[in-house]
Amino acid sequence: MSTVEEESDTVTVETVNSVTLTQDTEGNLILHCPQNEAEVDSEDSTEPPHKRLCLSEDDQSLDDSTPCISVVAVPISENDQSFEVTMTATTEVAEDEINEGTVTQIQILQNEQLDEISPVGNEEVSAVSQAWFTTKEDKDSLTNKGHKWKQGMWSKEEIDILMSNIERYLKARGIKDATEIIFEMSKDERKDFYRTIAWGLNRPLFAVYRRVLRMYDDRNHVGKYTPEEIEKLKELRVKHGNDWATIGAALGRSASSVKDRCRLMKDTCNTGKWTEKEEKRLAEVVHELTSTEPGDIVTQGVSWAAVAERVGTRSEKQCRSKWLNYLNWKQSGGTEWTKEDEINLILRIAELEVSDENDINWDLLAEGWSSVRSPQWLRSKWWTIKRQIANHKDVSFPVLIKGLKQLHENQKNNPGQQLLENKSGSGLPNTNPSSGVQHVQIRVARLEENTSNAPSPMAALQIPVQITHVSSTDSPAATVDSGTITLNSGTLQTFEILPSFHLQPTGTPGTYLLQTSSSQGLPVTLTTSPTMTLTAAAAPASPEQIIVHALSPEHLLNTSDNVTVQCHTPSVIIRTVAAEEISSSVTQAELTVDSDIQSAHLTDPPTLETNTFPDDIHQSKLSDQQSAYNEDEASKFSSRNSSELMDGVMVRTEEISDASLKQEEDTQSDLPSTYVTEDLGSPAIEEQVDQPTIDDETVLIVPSSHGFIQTTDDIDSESVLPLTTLTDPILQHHGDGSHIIGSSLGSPDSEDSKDVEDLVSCH
DNA sequence: CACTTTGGTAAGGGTAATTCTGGGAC
DNA sequence: GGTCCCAGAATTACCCTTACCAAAGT
Repeated sequence: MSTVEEESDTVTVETVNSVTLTQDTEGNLILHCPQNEAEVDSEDSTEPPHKRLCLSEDDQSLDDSTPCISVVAVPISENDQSFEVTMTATTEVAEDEINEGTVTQIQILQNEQLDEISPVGNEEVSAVSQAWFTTKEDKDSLTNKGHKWKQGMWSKEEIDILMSNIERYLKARGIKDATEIIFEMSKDERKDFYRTIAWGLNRPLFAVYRRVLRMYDDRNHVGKYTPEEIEKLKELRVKHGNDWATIGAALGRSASSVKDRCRLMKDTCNTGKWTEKEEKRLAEVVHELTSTEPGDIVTQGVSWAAVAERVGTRSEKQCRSKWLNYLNWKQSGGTEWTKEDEINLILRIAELEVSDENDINWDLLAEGWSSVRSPQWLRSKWWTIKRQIANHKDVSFPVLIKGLKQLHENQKNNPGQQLLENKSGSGLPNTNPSSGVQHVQIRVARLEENTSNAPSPMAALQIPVQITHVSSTDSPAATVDSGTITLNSGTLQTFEILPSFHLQPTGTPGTYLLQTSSSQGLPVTLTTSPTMTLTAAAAPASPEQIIVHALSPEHLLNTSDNVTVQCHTPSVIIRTVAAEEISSSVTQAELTVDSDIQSAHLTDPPTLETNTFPDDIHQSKLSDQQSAYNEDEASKFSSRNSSELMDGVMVRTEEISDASLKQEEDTQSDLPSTYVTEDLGSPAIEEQVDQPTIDDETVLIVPSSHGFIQTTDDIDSESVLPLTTLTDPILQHHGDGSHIIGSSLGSPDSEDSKDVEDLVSCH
């Protein structure tokens, strides 16, 4: 458990302008809070101007709460940039900690929002994911205790976590292939495997188990059944009955697959259009079995197997589909679905203000809507609407909603326009849901592996890789430069440092989605290379997503190229930085880690052996001068863009390669100049241009692929938990026939698009 | 020996995506 | 009359929860 100062888990420290995080040799995080505005000394200073806040995960006395520090920064006065910082800290140690990592998360937030920032690690989570509950009683018991867990389809984030856990489990035990554990080991041998890999997932253990089985079973996802297979399946069914495992083995399919296929096959099944007689029969059976009358709306509680049995000529799936998508609606006197209904649906969903599509209550939404055939039908309708957005899979739900609203607005104005296009980002609200509140959030993930297996104990600090300044409404903007964010008191803004970002190819060649684990980002488009500039977003303009269009995608593969991102949404600057730079990226909440960095993975770059940026470089960015400069720099971008773009926004992303980092070891003072993009006509960063600061500045700072900071020299990059870029083996192993887990960590040799994705991944 | 925990199977409701089909426009 | 396009219907591979069971552990 963490200790904040003394016993208290909440402490208010003096007014500070910045805090520095370091990590000691024990792996503890130390928060240094300067007492005053005085320039922060470099680390070897004899002055002790720092408050120390040590996080120690080895204190087990306080159970398994999340190692989470909440730092509340309160502006002292309007003109005073200093902050009162209050930190609360808790620590979560995963149950069954053996060889498992802990995650330390630090949040720094404006106190107005404190109650909205809950610890990322949820104590309840482990209770759920560690329980193999199979009975209703178990479930009720957990529910009564206030536990909640996720159901439904697994999100990408969940799969990433799962795979990361598996990866680490394998690594800790020196096992190469998860299938060895899943399919070959005895219960005893794989003891605790599922519990261990379920860590961090808010799912019942059984759900994890099932998911893992499916993912790694290469007899799953085989694809469409051939007529020959169908024939053979029929024979095997006669021979083995419902012994799906045996039938599956004989067919080279999973038991689940053959079971499902058999459900679709009934000798008496008709296909194609339903006859009136069949429809009549279906209606009769449904009403009979549900004790309802014709005209009643029946969408749930129907045993379709029983219905199909009685209908006789159709399978349960056919019956269900026919009833829910047509017959019930027709019988109950439903009206036709119109374009207005479609817009209405989007608006109503938007009104729900849910952050996740899974949170939509379709029953409620469908209630009393005469043109809605059933909640299930409405959901499928939503699905078709969603696909009007080309990259709907890549955008967050709120962004999708915004995009659809905009799309329909556009269509209203320009009938015939089908695809959403937002070049200017003008449709992007300048505020986020938390607008009106200054909110600074910093999350640091620390992963520790203990280890009997590893040659040396490892205490890795995974440095935050992204800062998002989401909104700033009517107050002075945060002033920003490439290396420093200055929080002006009174501003309304959100910063979030996230563990990783990831450029993911979209369906459109050369188009990437810049993803973070919390779906934050901004729409940008890559337009030039080798210094790549992202200039526009052909995507729902929103702070939540970044779309990267790489005109020269190959440059994304070349880590020696700097990446500059220009974003045409309100006041956005994005850059990738080396891990060390992050420590100089925040003025009010500065992170400094005394450690070496090492390339995380992927491109097999040379490893950096030493800290490339001395602390004085960091600290110099904390000066008021620098802050002023930051404002200027931000203004430059903005003003430049405003000449070309509606919103006057620029985002720059810089990816610092190993090569450039190496170089910068020797020429650190040159670093800022690498942020400048020629084609933007921006002066070098050192040049100060006196221009007004714009509002609504958003800053994303993301690391290069060397974004891990560690506290020991020999940390293995792969032992750091990657949060967003591992690849679902479902999508992987059928391509290459292997069971490679997280092959994104693999060889850079491959040339397929998957590897393109991997190569541009940054953690 | 009773009870609990753990690991597993089968049934069936459901989703997401593709394929098919019919009608309208040209 | 032919062809193309598109929306809706139908289909289906795959996913998920639940119920239930059995072996192992306590």
